[in-house]
Amino acid sequence: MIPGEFIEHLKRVGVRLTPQRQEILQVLWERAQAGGQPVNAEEVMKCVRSRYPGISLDTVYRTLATFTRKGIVNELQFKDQSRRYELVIQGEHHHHLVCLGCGYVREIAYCPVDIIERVKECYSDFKIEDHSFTIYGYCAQCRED
Amino acid sequence: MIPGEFIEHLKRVGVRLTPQRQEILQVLWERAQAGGQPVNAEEVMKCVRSRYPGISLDTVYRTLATFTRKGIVNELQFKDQSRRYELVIQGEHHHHLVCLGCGYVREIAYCPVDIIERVKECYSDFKIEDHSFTIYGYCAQCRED
DNA sequence: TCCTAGTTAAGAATTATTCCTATTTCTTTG
DNA sequence: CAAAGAAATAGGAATAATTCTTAACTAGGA
Ligand SMILES: [Mn+2]
Ligand SMILES: [Mn+2]
Ligand SMILES: [Zn+2]
Ligand SMILES: [Zn+2]
Repeated sequence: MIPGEFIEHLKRVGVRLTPQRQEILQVLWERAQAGGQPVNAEEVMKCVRSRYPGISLDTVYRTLATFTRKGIVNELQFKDQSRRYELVIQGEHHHHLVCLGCGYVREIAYCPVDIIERVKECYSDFKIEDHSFTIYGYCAQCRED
Repeated sequence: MIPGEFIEHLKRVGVRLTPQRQEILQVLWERAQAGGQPVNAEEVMKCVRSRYPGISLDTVYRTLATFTRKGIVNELQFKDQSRRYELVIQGEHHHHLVCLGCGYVREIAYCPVDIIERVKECYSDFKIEDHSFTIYGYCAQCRED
């Protein structure tokens, strides 16, 4: 079950709670439980449709964008021009190690905060809002030494 | 003029030197000289066409991909799903500060190498190849305090 | 000069994402 | 509880960036 926390978060930030959005949230939550591999819009739609057959892909995209704007999900850009999403767990912040072979994503807790601080000082004409840090490599299965 | 260095690099890595490729290299070089704003494929094509009218957009994409694979250019992914390219200057390594308003890109010399080292140790089952680090914010013009 | 693998142009195709619009549904207010 | 307005949705069309297909061409080595 989705923790009430998320539903409350939605209300708090003034986002209407429609059944479509609940189902999408449910899918993201289940994914987070099942190991944290981020999902793309297509996959979200497929999962949601098993319970809510009529949902449109556009709604999935729109909802994921809304959730991203509201800080409920994290939108990740991949090198193949695709986007995948993951639920933001309150109080957590992490980055990723992405396999260039199979696309497998592993979380890393390290974050270059110190550098971000330094940049804030050196480039004070920029108002810093966000950052991304991704390491690419080959996982055990994909590496060919 | 493009330094011979690049032409030699191409030969060294076994990439045929066609006139199209020379022109693309020239454009990238001029851009690098003119402040380092990365360019997208469309822009490269427009610039090249002024001297080499027949070039196809596909060739530009193909060449940029080849150059990227060979370490001659750097391919940057943006949040709007677009890609932009910059010439790799021998012995330099840098990251970017990107304005979420206008897309303006500023280079930052700081790199989270220490973290990458730590990740190499902790996640030794991954063979690390590459990394990206980008900070997002609003530039002086775009910030609305 | 000849040969051939690698490269190109042109346009079609693909893929992910967004837009359009009529309809529906939350949520608030009376 | 009913009505009204704002926001969200479905469905399909549209867009934009990129990639594919194929036949013709060419760089660079023998
Ligand atoms: Mn994650
Ligand atoms: Mn740069
Ligand atoms: Zn971070
Ligand atoms: Zn770096």
